[in-house]
This record gives sequence, C-alpha cells and structure tokens, in this order.
Amino acid sequence: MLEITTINDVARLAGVSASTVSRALSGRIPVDAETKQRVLEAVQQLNYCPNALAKGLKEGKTYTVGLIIPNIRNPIFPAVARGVEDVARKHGYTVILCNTDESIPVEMDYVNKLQKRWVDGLIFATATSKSSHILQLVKEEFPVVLLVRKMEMLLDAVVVNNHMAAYNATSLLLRRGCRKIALINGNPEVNVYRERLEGFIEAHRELGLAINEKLITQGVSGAREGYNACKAILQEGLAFDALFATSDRKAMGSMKALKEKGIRIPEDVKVIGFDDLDTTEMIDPPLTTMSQPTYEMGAKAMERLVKIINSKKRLKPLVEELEAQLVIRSTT
Amino acid sequence: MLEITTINDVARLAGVSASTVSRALSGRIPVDAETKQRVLEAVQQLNYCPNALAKGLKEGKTYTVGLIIPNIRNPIFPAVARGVEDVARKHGYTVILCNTDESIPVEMDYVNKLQKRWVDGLIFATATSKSSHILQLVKEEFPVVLLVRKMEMLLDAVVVNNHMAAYNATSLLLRRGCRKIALINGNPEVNVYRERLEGFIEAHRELGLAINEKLITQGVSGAREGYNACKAILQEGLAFDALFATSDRKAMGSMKALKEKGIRIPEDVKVIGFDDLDTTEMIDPPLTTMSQPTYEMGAKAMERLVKIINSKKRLKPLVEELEAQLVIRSTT
DNA sequence: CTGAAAGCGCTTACAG
DNA sequence: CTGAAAGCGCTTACAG
Repeated sequence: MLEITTINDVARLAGVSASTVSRALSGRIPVDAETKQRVLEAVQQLNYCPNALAKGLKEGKTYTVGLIIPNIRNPIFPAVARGVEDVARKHGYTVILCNTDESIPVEMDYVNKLQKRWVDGLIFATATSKSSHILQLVKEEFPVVLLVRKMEMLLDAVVVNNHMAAYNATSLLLRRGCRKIALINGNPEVNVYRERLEGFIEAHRELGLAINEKLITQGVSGAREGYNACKAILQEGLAFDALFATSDRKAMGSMKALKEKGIRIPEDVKVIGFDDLDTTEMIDPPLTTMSQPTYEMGAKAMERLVKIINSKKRLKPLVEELEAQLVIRSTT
Repeated sequence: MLEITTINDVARLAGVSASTVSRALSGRIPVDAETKQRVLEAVQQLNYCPNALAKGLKEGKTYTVGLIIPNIRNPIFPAVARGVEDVARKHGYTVILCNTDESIPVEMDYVNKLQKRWVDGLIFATATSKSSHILQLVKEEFPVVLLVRKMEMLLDAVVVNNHMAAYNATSLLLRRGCRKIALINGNPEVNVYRERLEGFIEAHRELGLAINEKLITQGVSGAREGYNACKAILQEGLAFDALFATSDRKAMGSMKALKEKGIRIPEDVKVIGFDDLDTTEMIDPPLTTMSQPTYEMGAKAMERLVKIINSKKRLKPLVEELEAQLVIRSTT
C-alpha cells in the first residue's frame, strides 16, 4: 500500500526533532531561518503532507463541516451547496454532504456520526418544527447555522424573506388585474411554505379582496405533482385568471396542464413561479418568477458558521433575511 | 464547550478497562456477556460515541471518501451525487463533496488535502487527458474510481456508452428522413463529447451519408450557449432539418432560438437532446432525449470503490459501461 | 475473558 | 531557538 511519510521522516532527513518540523510548518512559533529552510526542503523532497487526523485529534478541530439538506436533486440545493463549499474552501474547510429526504432517523444518524469531534460545525437546511435535535446541539454549544428554513426559536439562520416574496409575487398578479388567483404551494408544515401562504393572503387582504380557498392546493412538490394539481383544479371546473406556484417546477408542470387544455398564457391565465431556475427563460413562454439568491445564502451561512466556530464566546444568534427578486418575463 | 465523553469515562463507570469497552463495542472479540451488558449500559447512560478521528488514526481508515466533480450545478451531477451518497451511507461511509470547475490547481489542492489518510478513496468525475495526478494516485495504489468520464489508461470507471448513445440518437433522426443534421456538442477534449461526436459520425458513415462540417459546433455548454450556438447557425443561413444537442440544456437553448425564428418543431426541424432532465417533459414541445442512468452510475461507482478499499490485493481495473435509453417525446 | 502497555501522527507546554 | 516528553482517544498484540 501507499507509503505514508510522517513528520518523523521529515525530522530525520532534516536532522532536527519532530517538534521543530511541526513548528517550522505551523509558522506561529519562531524557528531559526536556516533550520526552517532545511525542514522545508525535506518536506518538499519527501512530498510530506501532515496527517489531518492526527492533527485533528490533537487540536480538537477537523476543518470539516457537515451540510445537511433534504435532497441535492431539489434544484435549489446545487447552488446552495456551491455557495457553502466555495466559502468553506476559502477558509480551509471541507464539506460533507448529507441528504436526508426529510427523514428524521436518517438525519439523527448523520448528526450522531458527525457530531463528536468529527466535524467542527453543521449547517441544516432541513429544519422543521420537529427538529428538537437541532435545539439540543445548540444547547450544547455546538456550532450550528440554519439555512433556507428557520425555526421558531431564535437560532443563527440565513433565509429568504418568504413572506415578502410571496406578497410581491401576488401583488404583481393583482396589479395586472387578476382577481381569481390559484395558489399551488408546498408543505405548509415547512416554515418556508407557511410564510409564502401568508404573503399570498396578505396581498389580498391589503386590498380587501376575498380568496377562494378551493383555489389553494398545498403539499405539492415537483413538476409532476404541479401538473397534477393544476389539472385537478381544471377538472373541478373552477375559474381562475392567474396561478402562483411556489416553485418553478410546480409552475412548469402547471403550464403544461394549462396548455393541454388550450388555455393561453398569459392571455387567459397569468403564471408566476419561484426560484428562477436557469431553464425558466428557455421555456415557452419564458416564466416570470421570484429569483432566490441561493448561492449567496449558502455562502453567507458558511461565513456565519466559520465565525461561530472561531469565536471564543457564544455569539448572539443572527437571522439574515435576504430578499427575493422579481424577474418579469412573459407569463404575466 | 461541548463535554466529550471518552472511552475512559465509559470504562470507569462500567468498572472495566478501556480495552474491554473497545472490545465490547467492536463485537469481533469475545467479551463476557455480563460485562458486555454493563459496558453497553454505561455507553447508553453517558451517550458515548467513539471518536472517529482517534479510531481512524489507529486503524488507518476514516470511512470517508471524496467525490470530485466539475460542478454540482451541472444538472447531471445532483443525481450522480445522490447515487454515490446513498451507497456510501449503506456501507457506513461519508462523502466529501469537491467542485473543481475543471480547474486542475483546485483539483490538486483537494487531492492533496484529502489523500493522506484523510479519505479512504476518491471518485473522479473530472478526468481529462491531462489528469496525470489521477494516474499517479492509482500507481500509488490509492483507491480511485472514475465516473462519467473515463481515461485512455485502463482504470476503474463507470460510464455511459456515449458512442452508442450518440449513434442511436443520430440514427433516429436519420430514420425520420433527416439528412442535414446540426450537432451542438460539448468540449471535444473531454472523452464524453469526443465519443458522442464519433457516434454521430458513424451513424452517417454507415449509411454512406455526408456530414456538413459547418453544421457542427463544439465546446458549447449550458442553455445560454446552446441558444447562441443555434442562433449563429441560423444567422449563417445554413439549412438543416434536425438538431442533435449533446445535453438537454443546449437543446432547450436551441429550441428557443428556433422558435424565435418561427421555425416549427418538429415539422421544420426535429430536435433531440441528451440527459433526460426532469423538466424536459414539461417544455413545449416535450423533448426527445437520451436518458442517462445518472443515479445508477453514482451508485455503481461507489460500490466499486468500496470493493477496492476492502480488497487486500490489487484488483484488475473494471470499466462498467451503462447504456443510455432513448426517450421519444414530441420533438422528433 | 481481561488489563496494562504500546503506538497511530501530530502539537505543545516544559525545560534548557 | 530546540529537544524530550506527554497526551489527544482509540485499538490490538501481549501476557496472564
């Protein structure tokens, strides 16, 4: 198997002790310039690379963090993960990717495996009202940042202002004169979707407009379910002049259902999505949507986590709320 | 900070030595049933979880692997990563995600950081003809599996038969009577795209048909570049009756360019893509495409890596070639 | 079946 | 500035 060169090999070659090699490499502790030179040459010659495990064991740090998400195949998470990773790399950290499919046992399993001295901190994009294990971690002063979804408790988090985003999306439709807006929403037990529902409601209430509850479908996820949900509304024969889907995939599915019925977009029904996936401008007609700063959210969450890890004392929790941008294309 | 319970705490509480705790937990070495019981109770009571670093340092294993990909935002990689992770989890491994953006220095940086005893193996989805560092790793008998892209050298790899896939895609267009097929291809220095080009050529050659080189555009990546590439062909005034894009995103971009010119799909120009992204059936008209078994590729690559890691002796390299499936929708 | 000891590869007070 | 020693938390021959 692979020959591993250790700090002792370097010490021997450079004619110094292991301690000195360690010091020369750390840079923090003064070492005679000439000695340092010899050490560096030996390191070079042997292609030495310190064993991160031994270092971590000694220092109680691994420079590794865990990123816990529902599913990387959900199209907002690749960009989120990139944001996390790019910042992690910048600070010398490495990222362990954990998909849970919203399963609490899977998540607990990951947390147990990663927590004890394995990783220096965790980022959760899976928080729900049932995430008591996250509260437990925070209580133990383990570095944690929430991402995308926040919790009732005041914990460090980076999220989008979903209430305002949904309010703005709905208001656009209202300004366009629509009065019967169908809402295709995600699981309302997830904070994100509850807030979007509230924003939708508030935009109506502000103008004193009634909402037809029958036009609201919740717990929908993905293009296919979006298609089915829209088709169901159509089959019930309910009239509507606009449709707000709380994800672009649901919007795409809905558009397909509308087109199949010969309903024209935006003439008969206006449509607005959420996420601004990069294919939304390629579809026909190009979709109006709320653009989430996904990459930025990931990056900010990791910045925050590094700050928490490096802080001696406990920091006051900080919730960063970013804003979604309205991107107007041709469906409105 | 977090109180860490060690094996010694458990030993003290159970009234045994640390060795015995270790044995009781490992299961491999016989321990008196009653003693074992006491140990397990102590473990439970203290919520003890062995320090993976110390264990790894001692055993020379970390149960961690690195997954090195160009960019998780490229839409085939989320499914690939899920495949890798699910199998990893099944075998008790954890996955470190590394995006390189095709940059060799970034990749070298990751490899250096991960290699020395950090990770037990690496999966590369970034191989090109310039990846000499991968050959070096294999020479050192470090466990490596290539994914998506293979190399000239015979190394363990899990890929799609791209030649055949492109051949089949092209043949479909030819069978439909098309004789002037535009090809929008990726970077031909990457094995994958070179093979797809060859499959395209072979399908023509087999029928004794000529190819108009001017209808071939290479080095194109993503929806926007696909749009531009198709627009460029259109602007040159070159006639074509079909278009084969070697990714769905390029196909979607191309379709947009065609529609803008009022060209009807499939009546005037037939289009075929590659990947079978989950939004392709939602676009208008639904896209015919070659479906890649992305999840399965990731899963198989990880299975192979586990086998290599656990094998005492060097295994003979194995290249697994999976087949892409033709999914016929409405653009052909 | 069980304990004491050595050692995985590092880092860091402790002396000099 | 530098070396010898101790120790991070485990596991595993080595004795009994």
